[in-house]
Amino acid sequence: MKTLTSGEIAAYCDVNLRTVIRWIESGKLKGFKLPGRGNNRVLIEEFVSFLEQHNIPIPDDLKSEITPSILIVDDMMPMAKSIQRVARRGGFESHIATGGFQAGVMLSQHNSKLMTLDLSMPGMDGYSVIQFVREQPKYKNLKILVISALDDISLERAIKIGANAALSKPFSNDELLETIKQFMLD
Amino acid sequence: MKTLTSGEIAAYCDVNLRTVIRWIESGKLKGFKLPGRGNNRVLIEEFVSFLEQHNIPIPDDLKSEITPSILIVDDMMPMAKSIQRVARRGGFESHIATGGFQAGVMLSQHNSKLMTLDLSMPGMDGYSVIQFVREQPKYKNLKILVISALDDISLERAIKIGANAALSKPFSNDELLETIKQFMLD
DNA sequence: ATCGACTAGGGTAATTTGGGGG
DNA sequence: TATGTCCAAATTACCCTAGTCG
Repeated sequence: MKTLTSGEIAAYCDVNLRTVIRWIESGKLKGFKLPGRGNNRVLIEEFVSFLEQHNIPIPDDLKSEITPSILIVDDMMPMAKSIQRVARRGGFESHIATGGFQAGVMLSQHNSKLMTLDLSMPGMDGYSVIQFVREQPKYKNLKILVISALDDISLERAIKIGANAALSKPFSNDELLETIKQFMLD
Repeated sequence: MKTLTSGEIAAYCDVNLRTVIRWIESGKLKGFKLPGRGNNRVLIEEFVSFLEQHNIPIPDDLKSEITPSILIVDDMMPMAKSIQRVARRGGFESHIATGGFQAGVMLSQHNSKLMTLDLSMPGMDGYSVIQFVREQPKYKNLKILVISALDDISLERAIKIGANAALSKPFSNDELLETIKQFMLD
C-alpha cells in the first residue's frame, strides 16, 4: 500500500501544502488521516486518478505505477517472447502468463489494458476465458486480442463472443504492432 | 488467535515503525506487550477495526481474515457443488471456479482464505498452480487443500511444493469438513 | 467602484512523524 | 527484528492577507 503525504503531493503539483490539505478535507482528493493528529495520506492510485481528472500532467516517476500494460497469454514461451519484443518495440510494457491460472492472477495484479490470448492452448478453453472476462464488470475495458492458428470460423466465433480482434498465424510483426497500438493508444 | 508485530503494521500502513509503537503506547491502537523485551503484538481484529475507524484502506490480504471464504477449483461441477455443500454445512462461504483462468481471477476478487484444488483437471497443471501461488507474496496466507484421485506419491509432491494438505478421493464429507475447519478457523 | 464569497498562500506554535546510534 | 531515547523534519491548526470573479 503505497501512500503519499500531503507534502509530497504539494511538491508534485507545485502548490502550497495548505492547499493540498484543503483538497483532501473538501473531498476533492480522497485520502485518509493517521491517528496521531490527523496527518494526511493519499493512496498513489487515488492521486493519479485525481491528476487525470483535472488534466494535470502526471510526473514520470508516478507513471510507472499505473502504466497500462499488455498481458500476453501463451503457453509457448518463444511465441510469447516474440510478442513481447514487438510490444516493447512499440514502447509498451508487457507481462507473460503461460497458463490460465497465472493469466487470471496476473490480470488483476497488473493494470492490463490489452490481453493477447492464444486460442489453441492445450487444455485451456480460450472461448470460455473470453466469455468469463466479458461477464466481469471489472474488466469491461480490457481489450482481447485473439492470436491463433485456427481457421477463420474459429476466429470469428471468438470475436462474436467478445474478443476485440483476431490475428491468424502466421502474421507479420508489423501487423501485430499495428493492432497492439490500435488498442493501447485508445 | 492471530497477531501482528509492529513491523508488519508499519508495512501495512506505510508508516515508520516508531510511529506504530507510539500509536500502541498512546492507546490509539490496542495491543499488548510480550513478557520478554516488551515487544508489541496486536490482534488482527483490533488492527482491522483500527483501520476501519480511521478510514484507512484495508490491505487485500487482510480482507480474507474478515470475511473468510473458500475458493473451490474443480472442473467437475457436481464435485464442486458437493464440496460447496460441505463448506456451507460448516458455515463457510465459498465460490466455484471451473477453470484455471476463472480460478485466478476469482482468487484475487474474493481474497479467499482457502483454495481447494483438484490436481487432475484436464489441461491444467495443478502443480504449477501451487508453485505459482507460492511465488506470490500477496497470497502467502492462502491455504491450499489438494483434492485428487491420484496416488499418494503425487499428493506428497503437491505438499512438498507448497500445498497445505491433501485429500485423496474418495473421502468422507466429515473428513473434508474437518480439514476445511482446520484451515478456516486457523 | 465596492461588496461578498471563495481560493491560495504566508507565518507561527504545537504536535506528529521519521531517522540514527545504542 | 523491535525498542527507548533524542533530535530533526514534516505536518497541522489557527489567524491572517492577497487575489479572483460576479
